[in-house]
Amino acid sequence: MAATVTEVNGSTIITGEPYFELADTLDCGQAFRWSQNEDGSWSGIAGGRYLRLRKSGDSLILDNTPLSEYENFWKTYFDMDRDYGEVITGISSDPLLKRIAEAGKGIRILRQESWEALCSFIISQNNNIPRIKGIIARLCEGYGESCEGGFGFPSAESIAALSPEELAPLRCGFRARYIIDAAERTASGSYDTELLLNGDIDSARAELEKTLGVGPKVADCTLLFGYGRIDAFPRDVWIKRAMSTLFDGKLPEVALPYAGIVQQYLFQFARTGGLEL
DNA sequence: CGCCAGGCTTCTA
DNA sequence: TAGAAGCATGGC
Repeated sequence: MAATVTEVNGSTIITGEPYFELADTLDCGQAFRWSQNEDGSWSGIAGGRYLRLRKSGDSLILDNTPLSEYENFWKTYFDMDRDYGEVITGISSDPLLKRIAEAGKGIRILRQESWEALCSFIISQNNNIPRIKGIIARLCEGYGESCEGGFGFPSAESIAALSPEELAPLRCGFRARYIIDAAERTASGSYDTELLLNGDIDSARAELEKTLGVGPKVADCTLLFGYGRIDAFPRDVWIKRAMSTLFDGKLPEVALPYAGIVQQYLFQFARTGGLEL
């Protein structure tokens, strides 16, 4: 039962993809630039492109998005080449994982622009999701390029040129100098991209940890959401709670090939009260 | 007022 | 080298 993708009246329509719920995917703390509209549709900006999309029956409709635009960008962004059914089958030999995956099966891992992911998760540290969104919104409005529907995420170059004082309007607190250090490293091409994409996960994490304000958690989020590394397993406060409560601190063996995806299922499960039952 | 938020840096022993 | 304090800001 493969999903079909067609273009109708200038919009791309995805039909028969059971593993893609908009709320689960766009509002689960992996990306911070999506919001739901009054009519139930979602809109956001990624890669400098504005998109509005909605669910209609068994279909997902990407408004005003020709198939070429879908193929060129959104297909990768929404990780459409991955079979999430296969992932869930793979981890379901563990009964507890099976339950957690069932609860989060609408989640897909968004393949975000790496600089945006790095910057966003630097901002996320010791912070809460509503405020993270606010800071990122001010960052885009203040320094991003105007586009349909709002502003793109600002380039690393444009942020690297600023001082911490100039970032004061963001009200991001102590994170300002971290953002600038990350922007400078990104703009100057100092990260070993090949290592981040294909190196072993520990080396890749260490490469990002050279950045001021980047530790294991932010590095793993950047690898997972910005470099497509599903072998990264970010451990935040929620995951630590979930891991100790549910798995005695150790992820079941079957989850390891999909650690990053399982992490997102777990995050959702924990955050929506799964640990309290 | 206190505590916490998708943590990390810096100081201290 | 481990552990605690400090860190900006805002919501509750």
